[in-house]
Amino acid sequence: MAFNLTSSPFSVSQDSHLFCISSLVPSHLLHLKPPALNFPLKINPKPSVYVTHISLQEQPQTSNSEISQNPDEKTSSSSKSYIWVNPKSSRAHHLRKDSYDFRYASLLKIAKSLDICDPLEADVAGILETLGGRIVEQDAAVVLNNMSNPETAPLVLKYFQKRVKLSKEVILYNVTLKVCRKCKDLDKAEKLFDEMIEKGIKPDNVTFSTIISCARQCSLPEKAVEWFEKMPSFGCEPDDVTYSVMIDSYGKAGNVDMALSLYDRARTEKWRLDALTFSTLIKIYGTSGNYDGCLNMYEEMKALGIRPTVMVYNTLLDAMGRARRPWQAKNIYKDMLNKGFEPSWGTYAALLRAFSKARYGEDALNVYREMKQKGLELTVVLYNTLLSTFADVGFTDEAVEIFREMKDSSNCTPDSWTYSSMITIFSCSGKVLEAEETLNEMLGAGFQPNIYVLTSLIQCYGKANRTDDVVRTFDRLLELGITPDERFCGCLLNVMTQIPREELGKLTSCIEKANSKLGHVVRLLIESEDIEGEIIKKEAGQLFNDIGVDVRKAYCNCLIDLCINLNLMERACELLDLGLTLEIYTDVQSRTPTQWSLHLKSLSLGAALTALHIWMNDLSRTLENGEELPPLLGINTGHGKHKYSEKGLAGVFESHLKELKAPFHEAPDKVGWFLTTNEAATSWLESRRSNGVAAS
DNA sequence: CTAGGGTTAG
Repeated sequence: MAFNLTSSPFSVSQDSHLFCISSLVPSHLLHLKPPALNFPLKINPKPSVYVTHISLQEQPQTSNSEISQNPDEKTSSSSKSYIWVNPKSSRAHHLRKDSYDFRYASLLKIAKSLDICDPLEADVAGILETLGGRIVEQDAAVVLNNMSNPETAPLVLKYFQKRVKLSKEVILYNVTLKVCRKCKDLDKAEKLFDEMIEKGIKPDNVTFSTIISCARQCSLPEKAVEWFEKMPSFGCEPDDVTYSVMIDSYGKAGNVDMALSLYDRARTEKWRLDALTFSTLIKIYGTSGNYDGCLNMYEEMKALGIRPTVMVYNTLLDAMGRARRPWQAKNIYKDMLNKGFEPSWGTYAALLRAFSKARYGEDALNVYREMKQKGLELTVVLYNTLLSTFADVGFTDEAVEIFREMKDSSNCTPDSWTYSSMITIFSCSGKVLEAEETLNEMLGAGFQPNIYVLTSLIQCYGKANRTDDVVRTFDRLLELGITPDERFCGCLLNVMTQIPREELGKLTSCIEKANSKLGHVVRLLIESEDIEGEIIKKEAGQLFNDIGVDVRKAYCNCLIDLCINLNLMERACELLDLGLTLEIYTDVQSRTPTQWSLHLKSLSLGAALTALHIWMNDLSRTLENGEELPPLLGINTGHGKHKYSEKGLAGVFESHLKELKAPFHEAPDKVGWFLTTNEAATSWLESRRSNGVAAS
């Protein structure tokens, strides 16, 4: 069967078993390495030069060899000799692909020139002349399909309509509509549609799904709906793709209910929805916060016998990240690998985000290492995600290493987020010099310090007991015209709990400037020793009501610490009591018939000591009332491994309990728990009472 | 890439 020259030279028939390449082809074309293209190039007038020599004939003898000389042709003149290529071989695949690529590259070049030429018929025609006289309909579609200029594309369409015999004109309209979509130009798309109708060309599902997705990308979901509803009046019934686009449109518009009801409709109409639609549905559930809905969709998809794609997995992983369910992300990832899927860049990005959000530092680091090993480049956002997690979990050395690798990478430069994370990391780990160096580097790169950076620096200097530098940094904030926020004030307050008494005044005035209400409460605590407890409670209560829920506990902890440092236990008790009343602290004490417990997990040291003091008083009162203690008493300090300090609450508490001669002992099997029995506790509390050292 | 669906985030 000889190749038909009049048909498209590229439609290499799929059912043929062999290609045959005529030796007439110049040797450089035998390998079908396309010659260097010097645009403009006429690609159609002599297509035989590079393609039509691939002829297709049965050649059974050579079935087991990839390339061989055809014995029948060997003896004839060189002009008739052929090289036979098994079409199933990789060689044949390359030949076919190369010829295709060559044609495609030429048409691409034409599309690019049409994109940048003036929207004038003559200019457009000038470029299209290079296609030659006989233009194949498919070539016209390819050119338009690769254009992205909505001004010239209609002119190109017009040219083809005039010059090419079109059997399926709707296709050319559809690809031109795609150009409008690329440019998010719904008006032009609608105009084009009107023109189609005027010319009597019947739109099809492709026409509608393109316009609908155009409306979606223009963030005009109501327009998308309008077009969707218009379909039946043009004799089109929505199909699987239309449903998919509409589901996504509703999802993007935040109309989750409509998206899901459309999914139901598609199912009852028995459309076979594919993995991409499910990926869309999972995304909709994910962005609306219904994470179990995501998993259900995944199960439903599998139940329908639809094989997931990498994208489905990526969407699921992303949803599990948002849901802060890193363990589920891990399971899905394992599942994906077991099924033989190759993770993509998006897979790793989703995992990295999921682990970072959940502060799974080690796992995030492993993802990073795997990406590097596979040569996948991280973006600035991903680097920053990783570094901010490392700041949270205290991976100082790892952060330093990755910061360096980021600076070495070709496609990334640190931004203010990056510097901010690094300065935070150095500040929290007490590396004052490194923090200052990084600040200078940041300034050198042209970034102003922001409130995050200055907050970190204040912590840094506070920890190093450099009160004057704290004040200097505070002044810098004001000079930069930045308004101190609640977190910043919280840090100033926290510094006050760490510095000697005689330096407190320096920071009190800073705090007063930053937040007068807080300043007022602080001054009351430090300076008015014999003020009424009720007044403190009233003022502090007002303060707590004024500030955000997220900083309340931090403020309360600091104020109590300040009292403890100043030996004002009674005042500390009043503040703790206030904190309990306002539910800043919850479940500090718990009682079951067998065990009474004190939970100190999110309390600062001062607050914890205060809570212990109150608890001991409560226990003593129980005994005074002639009641029994339960068999077991326990104090839970939490595991005590604070990210940036070796000695957490557990360690400090252990020595404190020893000082008090309290009979509590660290539970060997329960980390962070100190336990004692009824008997031991009772005799200890009674000896304290008789010694007169019990509660004041 | 081959006339229709989504894609990269703090």
